[in-house]
Amino acid sequence: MNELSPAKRPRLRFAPSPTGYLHVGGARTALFNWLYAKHFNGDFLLRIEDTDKARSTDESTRAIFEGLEWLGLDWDEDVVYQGANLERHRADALKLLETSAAYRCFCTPEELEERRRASAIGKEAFKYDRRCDRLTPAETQQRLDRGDPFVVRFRIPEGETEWNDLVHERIAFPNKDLDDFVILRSNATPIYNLAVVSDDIAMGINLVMRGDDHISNTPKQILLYRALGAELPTFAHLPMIHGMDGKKLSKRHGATAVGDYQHHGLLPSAMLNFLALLGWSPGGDREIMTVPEMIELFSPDGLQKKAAIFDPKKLEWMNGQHLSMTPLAELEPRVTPAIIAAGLADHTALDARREWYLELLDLLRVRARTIDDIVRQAGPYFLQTIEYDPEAVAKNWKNRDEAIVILEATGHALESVGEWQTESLETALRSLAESRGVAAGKVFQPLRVALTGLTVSPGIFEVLMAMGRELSVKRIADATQWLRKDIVDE
RNA sequence: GGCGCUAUCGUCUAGGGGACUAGGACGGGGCCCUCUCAAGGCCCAAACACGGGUUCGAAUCCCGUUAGCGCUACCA
Repeated sequence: MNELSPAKRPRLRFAPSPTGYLHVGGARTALFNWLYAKHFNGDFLLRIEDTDKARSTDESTRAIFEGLEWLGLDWDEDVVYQGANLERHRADALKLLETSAAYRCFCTPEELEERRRASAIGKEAFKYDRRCDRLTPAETQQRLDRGDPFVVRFRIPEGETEWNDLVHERIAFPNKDLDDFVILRSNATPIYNLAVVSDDIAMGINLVMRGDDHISNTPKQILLYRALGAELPTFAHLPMIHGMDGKKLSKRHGATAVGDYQHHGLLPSAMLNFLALLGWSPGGDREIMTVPEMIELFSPDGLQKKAAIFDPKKLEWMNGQHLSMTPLAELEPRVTPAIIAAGLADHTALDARREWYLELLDLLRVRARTIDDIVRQAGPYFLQTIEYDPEAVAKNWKNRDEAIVILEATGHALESVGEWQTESLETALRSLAESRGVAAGKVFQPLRVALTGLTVSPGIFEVLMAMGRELSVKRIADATQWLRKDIVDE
């Protein structure tokens, strides 16, 4: 009955309030709105709901922009600031007063609080008793003349309010369970439900997609649309995102701000892919998707009703997948700032040997789950001197004399290698191991420590190739020297 | 308390009356590959919340119970 007709171009919006950072739940809501708009060739708008002046900050607004930009969720048209539409909200409230869909209420917050407490004791749901709606015109005028402050309340009509939700299908509320809610504060500023409806009408929004914590606001908003004589949008209520304990996702579950993931070396495409699967499935076994694929596959049919739990382990795995599948040319600009920030190199140095750098990234990304992992692994290929991980020393240089002997032999073998190529390096090192009658690992592992300082690295020949002859030979010399010095010191 | 929403492995999910011995993925365990670690491949453990219906037949449709979650402001 209120499905979007295919002929109509969908217009959706993401409407966060700037009272904190962009939360992963908000990002997921934004993503679904964006995917729907992209898939069905519609518009995706952004509205900042800053009517609560006490809690809204510019810093939060900036964080929302940054988060959305990082994720690549670009919006159409200019950002709408709800606070700029105060006059229209007020006018709409007045209009409802004139058509007597709403009425003035002179009850003070203190009186209301008192009555609420009384009903709490009696274990009854508190509902405004409409006493001000029963004021005679003369009484109302008298209090107005006296300058008594008042709020504007919407009068809930008789009956039932229902809608056909895009994800839940039919949802209905008996109107008797709805309270005559305030739409205009005593300082003449609008309350959420009024502002939202007024703005959504003005912006021509025809699909309202938001978290299902808004389900109970929906009947009130529908009543407002009707009283304002506006056409109803379609509503879609998305499931919530919870932490591993099943409770609403919050700070104590770890990182909940999109910015945290950005700074910990996540790829936006992985974040989007992961978030998309929280509450939506393309059907079948499909999981890993690029952004264009998500747009292509997105359909409201795959929307889930059940709350999803945010599992950081799966996000990490997914990031690893995206790290491996993202084209190098796209990956490089996301990794380079981190490399530079870590002090490993600068732009000029990287540009000077871009081919080498890209190959190195390609080598390291296989065993990385985050950009930070890549940076951590990259050190030995940039630094002049390295530190030796005590664990690596204990494990692979256990016997110092043997380590020195094997490293020196390795050094000689490498120096006499003709072409510095994988094949010749492999031949040289394997025959060295053979001539000494030891397993190849007995040569490779001590060498790995000498080159990287670690027990773990890409394949030894790849490391040798990435470091080049000069640095490799220097590393071996440094290592033997370090081992000797260590002995002398004792 | 009232109202609403939800219910498939620990987690994300596939499934939409017979194709179900319930599939995939993360995580866990094991094996293979192997110069280490990843990646990759193979294998294992692991779920239809419960009770009633409807039907020849229910994970799937209906009702109830239970549990979880959300809302219940002159917050958004």
